[in-house]
Amino acid sequence: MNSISELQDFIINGHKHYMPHISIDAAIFGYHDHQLKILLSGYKAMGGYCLPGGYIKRTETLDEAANRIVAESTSLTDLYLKQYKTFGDPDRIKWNELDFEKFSKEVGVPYIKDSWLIDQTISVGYYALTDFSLVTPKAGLLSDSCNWFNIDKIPPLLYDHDQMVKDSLHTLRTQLYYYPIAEKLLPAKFTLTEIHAVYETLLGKKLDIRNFPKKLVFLGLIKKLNEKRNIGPHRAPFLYKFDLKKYTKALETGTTLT
Amino acid sequence: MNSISELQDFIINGHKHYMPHISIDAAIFGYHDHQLKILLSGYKAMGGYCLPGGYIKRTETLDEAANRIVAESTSLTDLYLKQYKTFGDPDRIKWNELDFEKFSKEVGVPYIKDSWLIDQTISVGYYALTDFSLVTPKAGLLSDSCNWFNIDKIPPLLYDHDQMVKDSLHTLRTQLYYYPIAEKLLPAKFTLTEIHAVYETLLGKKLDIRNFPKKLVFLGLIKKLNEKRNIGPHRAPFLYKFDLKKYTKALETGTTLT
DNA sequence: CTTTATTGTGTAAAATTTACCAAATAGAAA
DNA sequence: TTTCTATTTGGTAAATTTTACACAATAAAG
Repeated sequence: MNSISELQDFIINGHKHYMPHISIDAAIFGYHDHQLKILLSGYKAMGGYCLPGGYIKRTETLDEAANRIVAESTSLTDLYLKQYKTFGDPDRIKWNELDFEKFSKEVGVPYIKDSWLIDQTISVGYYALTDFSLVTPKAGLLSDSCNWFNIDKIPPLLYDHDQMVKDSLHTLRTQLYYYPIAEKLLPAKFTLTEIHAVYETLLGKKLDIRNFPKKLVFLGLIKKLNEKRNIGPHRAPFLYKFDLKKYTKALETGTTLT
Repeated sequence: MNSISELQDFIINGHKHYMPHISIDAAIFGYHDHQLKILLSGYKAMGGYCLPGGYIKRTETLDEAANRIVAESTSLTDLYLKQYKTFGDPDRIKWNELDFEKFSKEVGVPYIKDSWLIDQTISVGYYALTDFSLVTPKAGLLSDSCNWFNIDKIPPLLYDHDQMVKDSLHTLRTQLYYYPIAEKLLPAKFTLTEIHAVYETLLGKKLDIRNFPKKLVFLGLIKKLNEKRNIGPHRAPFLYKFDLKKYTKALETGTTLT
């Protein structure tokens, strides 16, 4: 939790810099070595976990705001980041004057009537992807903790964030063959075994180790390099790199890459 | 244009019923007999055309608001309707005090300083689909006209609405095999030739007349009925109907239907 | 030079897509 | 009645793509 004065200023003057009624919530997925995790913020005052989120500055585009919000909890920018859906049920967040009074008391801030934070908010959902081993999660201005959770051990989340996780993961999986999603997850030069593991883990299912890379190479999404990597007492695997031009070209023409 | 008093009330008191900073813009596509059109609202005060749009009531979900907004210009509800993207560049709408003063003068409403309409708005993009021959377009509270435009004769639109048309059409086309999009465009019982024409027109390309229906039947998306239609001096074609269960099941399991 | 673990080529079988011929109508015209 | 015209469809061969899997090719340690 940040300084009380900073929080207080946000509650009183936030609407001058941020737009009310609209927030961004980010499903930040982390991959490393066959494991898929998601970043969750803990809120003591509300007694539960949420996806990291925040408001949009009046000077920012949505993508810029999402980048900033992701950076606040990961300290990383330039992750693979994509908008997937906007959530706008008026009942999705039940956050009325009473809740706000309770919240103010919990965090030790004087209660402010008619705060810009009261009232319904529509939330633009983004998902992001990174290597979780590179990230030391950081709690935000309003949250008390921030940690990686294994994708199949997610606690029940507050508000409609369970639905957000479900929708974002579904989008991530369907877009895996259309966008260079895995590109930010791997070093510039990687082996077939490495990219195979990424796809298997993100999709949550087995893929034939021999046919899978053939497909990617055939589609031109990755290119074989004339280099090998030394991996100890085994045959040295060739290195590959992404061909990002292929993705953009395929997206323009609308070609299917599955 | 509606009554001045109604418009004036909207400008002064709108924020009590609608959320500021967030709007919905709908790309309403109309199909009929091999033709694809789009519905555009004309604004004299701004000298151009836009997609029909509106604000979100504080009691509505996004889908409900989109339905209402679509109904305002088409007088129809229950069209195929889908959210595709949210647009949030702070520069996407340049609508400052000066513009608003000019607008107020044009429509003959006293100028109100600090109106809730001033300032940037984020817009949630929806697309809808209907049979344009069933629709008599209707201008809204702020617009002066509303008409169908052939999809390849769209005038340059205001703000970022050209991009919206492009994105929405792209989404419509990619989703055509995954969702029962054409279902609302055809009678409950239709011939293969009819659905073939719908797909060709919406996709903007030729599809093999013999293989195309075989695919739909094989996938189980449409079912052959034991009835024929009389079409004059030619062989009577069989009638088919959509199997909506197949779509929902395929969406659950994430199966690809292309 | 054998063993072990992993990479990666090649290929045959299975499944799917594509192209298109020709038969089956239904009524109009001869 | 018999042709003629326009359209709907069944069927099928060829082309392409996907899937399964045998086994050859390392690299280094023992």
